[in-house]
Amino acid sequence: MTRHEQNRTPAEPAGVDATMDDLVAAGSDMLLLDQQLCFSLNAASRAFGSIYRTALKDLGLTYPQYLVMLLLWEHGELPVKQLGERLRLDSGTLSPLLKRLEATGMVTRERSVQDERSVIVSLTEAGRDLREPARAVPRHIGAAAGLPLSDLRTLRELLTRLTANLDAAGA
Amino acid sequence: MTRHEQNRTPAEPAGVDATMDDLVAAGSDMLLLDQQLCFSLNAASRAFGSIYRTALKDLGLTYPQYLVMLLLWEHGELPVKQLGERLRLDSGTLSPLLKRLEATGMVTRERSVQDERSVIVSLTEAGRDLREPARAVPRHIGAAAGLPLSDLRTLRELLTRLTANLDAAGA
DNA sequence: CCCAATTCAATTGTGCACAACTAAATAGGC
DNA sequence: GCCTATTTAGTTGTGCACAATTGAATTGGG
Repeated sequence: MTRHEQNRTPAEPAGVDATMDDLVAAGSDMLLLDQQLCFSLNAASRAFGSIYRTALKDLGLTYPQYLVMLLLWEHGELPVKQLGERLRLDSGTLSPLLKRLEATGMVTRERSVQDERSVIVSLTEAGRDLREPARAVPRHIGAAAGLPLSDLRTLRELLTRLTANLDAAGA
Repeated sequence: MTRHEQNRTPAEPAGVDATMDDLVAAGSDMLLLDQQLCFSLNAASRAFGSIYRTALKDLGLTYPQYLVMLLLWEHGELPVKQLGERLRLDSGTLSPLLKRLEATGMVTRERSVQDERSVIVSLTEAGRDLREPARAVPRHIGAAAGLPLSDLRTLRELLTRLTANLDAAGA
């Protein structure tokens, strides 16, 4: 019962006042819920990755590589920094990943002329050509998810808020 | 960004009847939502892992190791098979992980007498002793999540359903 | 202008996730 | 009982995640 102050979290969401819930949260309910949540979040993320992996196999992309390609298909080219911010990944992960994407001929990397610290990642012709066949992928995933659009929207919303709060608290 | 939507606000609140949505789902909305969902699910899972990692640092556990310990604290001992089913992990991941937990003196592994194929993972005294200090961890995470209990429950429910559907579709 | 602080990418080392495979034990059909 | 199919862990190889560190380029204060 050592929690009185923690409901003033950095990003208290608007909407329902949570005082009643937070009282209960002091009990064992919270422990169990948190435990179930880390199981389910972990498992769901990896299940999502699995289904993408099979769908992406023919394209020769891994799931994280696909996420990079999604951003490049949208923006054409992006500095590593931008990719990292949007994907919540650091250069320790992105550098070797981009190296592999470069090795398979999907992207090029070159130092920015304006700022020699920055590296600009651009699509190659082959990378651009992959966009069309890749359009079939999300359709396949949407079907496999088996949830109504409203639930998927709720999920996206809650996950986004959760990430923002956790990162704010961790920073 | 090819924004050509006419009447659709990006973040429509849940609860609306989804039939209309499902019709639109055949269009580009679904592609975008799916894309946002794989970003947010991926990022949230890793943000969750990050916050746990810092909280677990003093206990000398990694996040996946902690998930194993949660199950062992509840059940005392479990065969590798059971751990794998509950965590959605195969022996390729669990074997080295359990080896490390054994090396740090948290668990023991021994072949079952009834079925020599099976390996039973049990808590050591040191492993059991870790349970008390570990109770502080979820409290810390609950605070950092910054979402009301009702939202966390919704999240758990949707993620569990999503995983079940995806695994069923992928099997 | 100068230099300390910051930014950005890359590298190193550890651990996890997963596919593909191996090896041993068990179960089940005949 | 025998033999094949299945079950269960473990091993190997690849790729991702992340902390810690390095090195180069830039920024900003004096």
